[in-house]
Amino acid sequence: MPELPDVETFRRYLESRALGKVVTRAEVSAPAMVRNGSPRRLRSRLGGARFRATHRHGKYLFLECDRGGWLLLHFGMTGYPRMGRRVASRDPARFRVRFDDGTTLTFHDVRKLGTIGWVEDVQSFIRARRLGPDALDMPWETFRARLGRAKGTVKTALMNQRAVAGIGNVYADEILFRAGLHPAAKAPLPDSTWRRLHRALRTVLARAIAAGADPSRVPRTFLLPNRRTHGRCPRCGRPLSTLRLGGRTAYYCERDQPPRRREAHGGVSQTACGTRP
DNA sequence: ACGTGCTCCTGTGTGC
DNA sequence: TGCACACAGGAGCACG
Repeated sequence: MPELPDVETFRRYLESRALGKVVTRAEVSAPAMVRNGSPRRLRSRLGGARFRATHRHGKYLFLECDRGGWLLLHFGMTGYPRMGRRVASRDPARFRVRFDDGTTLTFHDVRKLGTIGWVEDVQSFIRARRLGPDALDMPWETFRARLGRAKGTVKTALMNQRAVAGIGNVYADEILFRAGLHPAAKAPLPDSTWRRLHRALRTVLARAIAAGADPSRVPRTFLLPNRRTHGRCPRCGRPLSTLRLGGRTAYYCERDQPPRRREAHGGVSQTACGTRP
C-alpha cells in the first residue's frame, strides 16, 4: 500500500537507475489507468526523451523529461516500478518504458488502482489537486497550521491529502501508535498532543524510509509488521485491537493508546487486548 | 463544510 | 474440503 515512505523508496530507486537514458518506446497496456493525458500523448511525449530528474509529492511520483513535462505515477494500492532487462515479475505490466540501453522501466499494478499520466508542471498539478504540503521533513509550524484546526477524528485528519500529503492508513496508524494516541481521538486537541503527533510523524517517516519501507526491516517498535489478524502490540505483547474508521481498518493497542476522553466510538472488535495487565 | 459510503480493481484469506 | 465472499485501501465522487 504505497504511502509516502514507499513512494520515496521508489523515487530513490528510479533516481539511481532511470535517468539519462533515451526512451525508445513507451507502451500502455492498461489505458484505463491513464487519467492525466492519454496513452497517445504519453507515447509521443516520452519517445526519444530522457528522464533528467525525479520529484515526489505525497504519494505522487514525477519523472521530468529533458524536453519538458513530467511523467506522473501514482501507485494506488498495489503498484510498484521495476527496472530490468527482462521483465521478471508475476504481476502483469500495466505500463512500460523501454530505453536505448536495453533496460526497461515497468509499472506493475495488479489491482489497477494506480494512475499514470502526463503533467506539464508539477506545481500546477499539486495546486489543481489541492494537495497539502508534503509530510516529509514538515516543520512544526506547518504541521500545526495545517492540522491545528482539524475536526473529526485525528486519524482522518492525518490521512487527509489536502491537509498534509503522503500519509495513508498504515502510517497514520503507525504515527498514532508511536504518539500513544487512540485512533478515534477527536480534534481539536491540545497543542501538546499535536506536538507529540508531529514528532511521531517525523520519526516514523524517517525510519520507514531508512528501512526502504520494507516491513521486515523497520524497527521492532513499529506496528507495521504486526497489523494482521492476531497481530500483537510490539510494546506490550497484547493482541491488537481493530476499529473501523471511515471505511478503513485502524490497528491499535488498547493499553498503549488509551482514549484521552471518553468518547462514543462504536465497534471495538473482540480481538481486543484481551488479557489484563 | 464535513463525514460517510460507494466505486474502481483483483488476489488472498477467512468462515461456513 | 471446498466454495463464496469479505477484505485489502488510495482517491474521487455523490450524498446527507
